[in-house]
Amino acid sequence: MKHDSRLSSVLHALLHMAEHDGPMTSEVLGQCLGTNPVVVRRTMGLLREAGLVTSDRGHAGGWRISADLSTVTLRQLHEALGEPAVFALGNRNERPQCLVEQSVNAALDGAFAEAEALLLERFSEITLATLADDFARRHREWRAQKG
Amino acid sequence: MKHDSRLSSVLHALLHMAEHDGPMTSEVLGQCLGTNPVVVRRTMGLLREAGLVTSDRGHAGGWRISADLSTVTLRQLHEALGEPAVFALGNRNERPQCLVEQSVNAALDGAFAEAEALLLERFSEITLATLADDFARRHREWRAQKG
DNA sequence: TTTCATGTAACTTCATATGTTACGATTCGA
DNA sequence: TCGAATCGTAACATATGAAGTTACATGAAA
Repeated sequence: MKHDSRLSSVLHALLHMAEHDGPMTSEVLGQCLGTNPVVVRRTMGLLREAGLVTSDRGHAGGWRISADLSTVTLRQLHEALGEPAVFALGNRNERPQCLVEQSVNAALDGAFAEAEALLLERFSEITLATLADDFARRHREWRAQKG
Repeated sequence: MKHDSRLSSVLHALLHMAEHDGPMTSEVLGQCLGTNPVVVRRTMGLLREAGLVTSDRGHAGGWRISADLSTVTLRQLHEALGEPAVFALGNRNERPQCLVEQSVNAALDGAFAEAEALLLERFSEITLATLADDFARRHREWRAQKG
């Protein structure tokens, strides 16, 4: 199934912005992500609504992070994106009359709820600063390996 | 995003089969599930390949469970269905050159892997017998409330 | 006032689960 | 043997939603 990669996309964009002085345009971010500037505006616009980034028009305009990297968690970003459905699996009917299907739904819902809770807990433990540190480590290793 | 409801469907079908004497036709199961007999054959066919059900053609044909209810777990059924992707969220690129994106992927992959492991663990703890018991309880409660 | 940039509507494309039609193959009973 | 019942499967249709694209309006700065 085709999946929603917006969380991955905004993380990628935000980390590039964190490594970059001054605003970055949708055009440049689109090149980083391998996508269209309009897709960048559409997605980053949700982060703007959540107060995580700002955008400026005109000359020297573009996107900027407006929050401390250590305070922005993956969970916040997931919420800013509208909390899209986490699972590609689900019940056939959400409110079945059939008692058999109610048993099935109850069991599946319980398992999904636990897994989603764990995922969101992990998301809340990871900040942009965490990822920036991880990137810095990879960058050092890459430079060392390069010679 | 539209999700895969086949696990939910086959559970519903199998429990009806467990409550029913003799084989059930794709036509009847389709009515139980609110879907088309061909969809039933297509999905149940995967369970047949896994040895969990048998099918017979012709008069008095149909589908039958060929395993002990207490030994069939949701995880086995998930596997029989081809282990479809669990998450509707995912990375934008699976093998990025970009070190930034590698950090993003590593973090997301870790969180997803933990959540998926928990989900599959729960799936492996739930058998068809578990669900049949739960249904029996709901059925008793329903009869008590009714009368 | 020209250029660069975002904001946004409208439309297209793509992937994929699900639904549908059609027909062949097989089994059983009359 | 015939015919109805039933599965097996290919082929096609539909629906949904993310992502991509085009077009143009709006606003800011040189």
